[in-house]
Amino acid sequence: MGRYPCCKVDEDLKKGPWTPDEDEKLMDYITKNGHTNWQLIPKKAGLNRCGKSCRLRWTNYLRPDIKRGAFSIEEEEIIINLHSLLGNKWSTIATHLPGRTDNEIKNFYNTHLRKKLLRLGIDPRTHKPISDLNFLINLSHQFTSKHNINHHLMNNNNNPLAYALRVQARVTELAKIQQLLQVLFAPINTNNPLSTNFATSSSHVITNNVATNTQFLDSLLVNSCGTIPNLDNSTSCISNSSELSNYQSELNSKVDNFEGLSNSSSKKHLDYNSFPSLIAPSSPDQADNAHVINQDYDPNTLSHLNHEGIDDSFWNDIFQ
DNA sequence: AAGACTCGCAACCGCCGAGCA
DNA sequence: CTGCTCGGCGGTTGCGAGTCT
Repeated sequence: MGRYPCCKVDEDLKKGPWTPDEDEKLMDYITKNGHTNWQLIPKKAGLNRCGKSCRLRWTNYLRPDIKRGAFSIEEEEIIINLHSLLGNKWSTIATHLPGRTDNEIKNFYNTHLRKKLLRLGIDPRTHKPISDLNFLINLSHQFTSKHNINHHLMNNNNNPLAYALRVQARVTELAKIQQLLQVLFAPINTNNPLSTNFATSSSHVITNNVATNTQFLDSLLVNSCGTIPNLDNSTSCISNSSELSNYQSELNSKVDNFEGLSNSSSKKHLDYNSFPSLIAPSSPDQADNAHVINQDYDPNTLSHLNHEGIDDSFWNDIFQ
């Protein structure tokens, strides 16, 4: 069974936007006669359109029960929740939103909700936290873009550019630390391909690795404290692994403030507790040349941290 | 002021499955 | 069972409006 055109190509049927006159003809006909056979409707209604075009015009625009206007917060939440469960089943999602068409929901999701989820660090396809640091780097770009420095920020900081640069520095700093975390904790992440070599390790070896890695991480953070700029004019500095979560929360808070989503109940935060495959740009400029670390883990050496595309300066920034 | 660029959305395209002869 | 038709669906396109430079 192949594909059959809904309309004969030699009929020279009209395409493109509908005129008010066409709308009125279609509306009148369907109101009086209903729609049982879309192929017959255009001829009977006096329209030089294909039946499919008439059906779409009716279902997406002329139908009397269509709800107009912006989507409410509740509708947004329903769409996001259903999309996370159903995927791109727009027609099914539309059945839960009376008055909204699948086309309208699809357009709304692709143009608004998709961007909103991305800004929150959520993959709009999987509804899971974005698994690499491109998001963070892009986020830092957005923060430094004058178009995205909103009034809220302007009102709370006399120098938005300086603030944006501080955030960018922090994001880059976090990117480095998170890459380290991935390498260090690879053995205990069973979903991580890096852990393949450890799949057969005994539990005490893994435990020891965790302990060693945690200690190493803490010492690393302590050592790096003096090299990380005092970004917020405070005396605080990440000095141990437990403070990292606070740091992440702070970053999340800044994201929320930028987005002005303080009263959105669908607010979601980045999940920094998973350590998926990461890219390793030391600066936003390197983001395009991102490389995934995929080497065997060796707890006794940092040589595995070396990787094509990552020069010494990347690690020197941390270890100096 | 005007051309370039971006964004949102209506409409179209192409594929698929159900139903029917 | 096969082939045809139709309706439905998701992906894509193109245009107009708004914004930027």
